[in-house]
Amino acid sequence: MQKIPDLAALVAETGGRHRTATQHVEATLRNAILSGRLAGGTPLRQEDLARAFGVSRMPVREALRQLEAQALLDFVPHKGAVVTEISAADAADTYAIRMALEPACLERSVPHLAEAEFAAAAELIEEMDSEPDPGRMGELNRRFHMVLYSAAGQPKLLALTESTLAGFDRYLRFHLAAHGRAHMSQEDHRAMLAAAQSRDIPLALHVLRGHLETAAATIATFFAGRGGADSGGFS
Amino acid sequence: MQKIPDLAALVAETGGRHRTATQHVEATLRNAILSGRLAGGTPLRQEDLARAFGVSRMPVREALRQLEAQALLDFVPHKGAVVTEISAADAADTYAIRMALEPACLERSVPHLAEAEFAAAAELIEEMDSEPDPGRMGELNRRFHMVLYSAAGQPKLLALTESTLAGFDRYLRFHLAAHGRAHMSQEDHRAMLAAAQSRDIPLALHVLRGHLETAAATIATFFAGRGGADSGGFS
DNA sequence: GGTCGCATAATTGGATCCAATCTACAATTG
DNA sequence: CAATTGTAGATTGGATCCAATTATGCGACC
Repeated sequence: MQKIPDLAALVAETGGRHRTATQHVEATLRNAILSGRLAGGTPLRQEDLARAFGVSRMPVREALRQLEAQALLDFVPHKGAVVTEISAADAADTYAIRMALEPACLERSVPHLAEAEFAAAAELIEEMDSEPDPGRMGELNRRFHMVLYSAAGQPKLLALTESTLAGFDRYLRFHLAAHGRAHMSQEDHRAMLAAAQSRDIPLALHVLRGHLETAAATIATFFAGRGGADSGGFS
Repeated sequence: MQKIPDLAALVAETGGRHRTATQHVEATLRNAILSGRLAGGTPLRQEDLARAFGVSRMPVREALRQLEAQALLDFVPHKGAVVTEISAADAADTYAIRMALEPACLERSVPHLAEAEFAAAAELIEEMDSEPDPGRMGELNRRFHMVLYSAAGQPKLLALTESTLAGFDRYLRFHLAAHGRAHMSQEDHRAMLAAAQSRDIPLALHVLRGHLETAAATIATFFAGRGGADSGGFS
């Protein structure tokens, strides 16, 4: 039951321009939740958000609904929308989904990947090497994975995978905290890229599965050590 | 550019009572789309829907947004929301997702299934044997699969699987039309249940994969024969 | 006859207002 | 002193109203 932190700061931050107010609110809140600035359990009252964003309650309502559909919020009647709690069980859940979806993406994508994708992936690896901000790290990691999957040619599968990956950003913070943020399984990333370039599908899948399993184990032990209680404790 | 068919009939049909008007509108429209009564490409104008449901445009708006998040609608600015088209490619896409998610569910669930679930699954098979209405068939099929997965103990994975299965109802009509609705892979269902009961995970997975592949192939050939054009042509 | 431009109509996003419902606290009574 | 009930506050769902943007149809001009 903690207060909403620095709401004004949140509002100001959104860089990209959005066509509608609803999109602006939704994007800002999603970033705040995924990046951990809005901790699990935080109640969001429509009235406060509306004032903070300088809009009416209506776009706020629609944005909250969208976020609820993305499982980032729970609507509690007459108590406000609360940010979904994260837990070790939840992390395992998300990983099970990734483990199911991503090999399917990679398998279908590898045969059709072209030079453009390989170049983009290599560049993303380099960016990750020299990115200090853990917030952007999640985005880079997501883009790297999605580039490798992008040639699968199945839009729904890719969309689902991308949204799952986006949700994973909430756990990535723990991963980084445990590993030291500097190198985040970059060896795995390089190995995946190399396997994809040589069209070695079984190897690529093997590396990917190992990559995911390692991350899952890291986060699990991290949660076990901390206890899930203060899940959102550090911003 | 066809007219919305029998909007009044749609509105009246919703049996269950819903707490809010938004939920009512959303449930009714989702049923209509999934069952094929609202064909792909049909434009839905907020004003018309609001009048038909006897509510303001606002709950309609929120319901449409929810359905958009479920990929059942596309928002076209100043043209209204149009029902997503279905196609052979889309069917393949949905099947790829099922093929990725459902074995993962089944694998995790089988060891923990109890008598209650086996009994429920067996009963659902019998119900499907004697169900004449293809509309309810989709629901029964969905419930059968979900019962077998229900002991997986991973709520997000299950939720994702269930929503994918729900979306699959749109294609199920074609499957039924091609096979003759009377028996819809009931042999597969019985075999899956038997394998689950004997805790034979590899066998259960094998049957499930075959089940999904068969259905995918059936729908693909059916689409190929018809051409995807009149996708929503028969209600 | 064809094409460009303007005016009108339609549609949506957003704001404000209203009603209904639930929570929480406090006063009162057994 | 505890339990219960009543009242006030807070919060949300819904309706109506307004503004902005765009599609469309008609007419004028080349």
